[in-house]
Amino acid sequence: MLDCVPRSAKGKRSIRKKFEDNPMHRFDLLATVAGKLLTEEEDSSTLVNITGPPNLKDSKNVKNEQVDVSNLFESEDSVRISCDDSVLGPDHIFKKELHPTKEAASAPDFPILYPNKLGKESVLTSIKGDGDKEPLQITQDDVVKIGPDMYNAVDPMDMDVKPPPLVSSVPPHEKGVELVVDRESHKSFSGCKFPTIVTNNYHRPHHIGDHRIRKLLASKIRKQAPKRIYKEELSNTEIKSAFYSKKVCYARQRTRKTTMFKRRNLFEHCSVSPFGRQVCNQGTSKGPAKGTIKFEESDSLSASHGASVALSSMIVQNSSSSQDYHVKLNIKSFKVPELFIEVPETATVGSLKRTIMEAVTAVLGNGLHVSVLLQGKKVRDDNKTLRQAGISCGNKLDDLGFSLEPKSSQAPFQLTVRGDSERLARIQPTATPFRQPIVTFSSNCPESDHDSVHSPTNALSVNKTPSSSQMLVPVPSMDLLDLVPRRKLRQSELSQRRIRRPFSVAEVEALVEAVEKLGTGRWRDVKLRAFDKAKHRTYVDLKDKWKTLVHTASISPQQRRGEPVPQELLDRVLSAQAYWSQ
DNA sequence: TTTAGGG
DNA sequence: CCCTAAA
Repeated sequence: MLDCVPRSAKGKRSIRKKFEDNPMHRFDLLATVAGKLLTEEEDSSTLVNITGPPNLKDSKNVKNEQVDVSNLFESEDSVRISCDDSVLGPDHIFKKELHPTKEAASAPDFPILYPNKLGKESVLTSIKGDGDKEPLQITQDDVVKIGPDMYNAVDPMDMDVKPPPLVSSVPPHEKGVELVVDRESHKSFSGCKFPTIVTNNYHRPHHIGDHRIRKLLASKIRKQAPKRIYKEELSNTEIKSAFYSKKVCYARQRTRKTTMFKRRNLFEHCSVSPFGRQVCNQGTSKGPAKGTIKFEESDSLSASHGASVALSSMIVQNSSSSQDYHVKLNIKSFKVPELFIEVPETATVGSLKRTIMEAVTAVLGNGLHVSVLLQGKKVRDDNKTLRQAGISCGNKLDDLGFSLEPKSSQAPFQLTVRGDSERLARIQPTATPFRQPIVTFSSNCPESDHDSVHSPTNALSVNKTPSSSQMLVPVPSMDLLDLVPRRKLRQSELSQRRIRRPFSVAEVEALVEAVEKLGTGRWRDVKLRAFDKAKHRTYVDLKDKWKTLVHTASISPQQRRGEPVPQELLDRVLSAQAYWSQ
């Protein structure tokens, strides 16, 4: 069954596919977000969420650049991809949900529609199985709209709760087809011109409809595949790759930047000098005042000019089913460029952590360029299979390596972060970073013990390799957070500022309505009443929003920013505020 | 955990 | 949005 759901004029659109009666064995997923659509507002970024509990959970911020998200999910649960519409508007929301059944007979297929900002161009995605080759025609009936009422203010990104049932019908022969949504058809989406279906070869990448689609990844889904949480949240750089049991998982994501917001904040107190350095406007002039603590990495690798080192190991496994050899690979650690950190004694441990995070994030903020090296030579043909490239059993896997180079080649920089004590912490790479790719590969080293790393210094010096004999576990390739012990990793994650998600008018309306009835002191109730399904809106958020609404309503329209809130609503805000203030 | 406010 | 003191 295929459920397509368009929304009202200003609503979200999505196409959902249910697999209850359409066994899935494997599927491809490709999501592309045209970053240029996000350039309007500096502060904003688009969040691409991919969630597929318990297999995948991820989110990325992207901006000014097209982003390619390809993932492989295991079957059991639903999977979805959504795009934050905080900047692009609702039309940018896209998502996908899969509800594959346990038994995977043949490759399933599902269409994903990516409405874009103006509906001028649609992004094509295709998922096809290797079953029926008969083209599937999607009719208008396959598209249904999701009301703009946001369904109780549910954020489109939040698919914990499914939108109201969408009804549609799809020919029974939909199996093994590819849905193509071309620009034109999408442009007239509301006009109901529909996608055409084209059959295609399973593993072949499709570049239909939109050249922005970079890659189509395929993978097998095993019903018994161990569930893994694949998560990468290092704000900026996001590259993941993992290969695990009976499954090859590719995740390719190019995110220009993550914490744009955070970085902005970071730079707020700095200016760029003619020399390309970030100079702090305040505080720095005081220089390394007494009481400053300095950390300087002394690892031998420091000499590598801030290069990153990834240690990994790989083994090849022959799956029971034939010619399917799976390469397992584990990048145990990832080294960041040498950093010089200077923080006042009065800074808190928390601020130090953040400072380090900011530094690392800034260094790798523009992403990494990954190269695969075999026996020292770069494997340039991306289309080669691992086997063709010689990365398979029988080869000297010890010679496999990865080159991780920061994409940006910004000049040396210096970041300043406000310390908790009002003094500033300074971070700066001590060498010209990202010049040479540093990659190391090793498969015969002692198992690393992350938990033994406790000090920041050591944290940046992790340099151990896994044993080739150990069972490799899927690990985010270059998760910088892996540099620190688990517990700290959690901390870091928690300290990540949430992405900004402006309230839509619909949400404001829901909030106003709830407050009018419940008052301004029962935010939990307001949350339950109007935003129960919007997981990303906490009662604190609602309280904060109300605060800003009251403020907004108090100032002149010229002073207001962001999406304009109808005066009618603002009036209600003021009256409600006045009423409940008594 | 929720509320209430400052940052 | 974040952070937290208070309740």
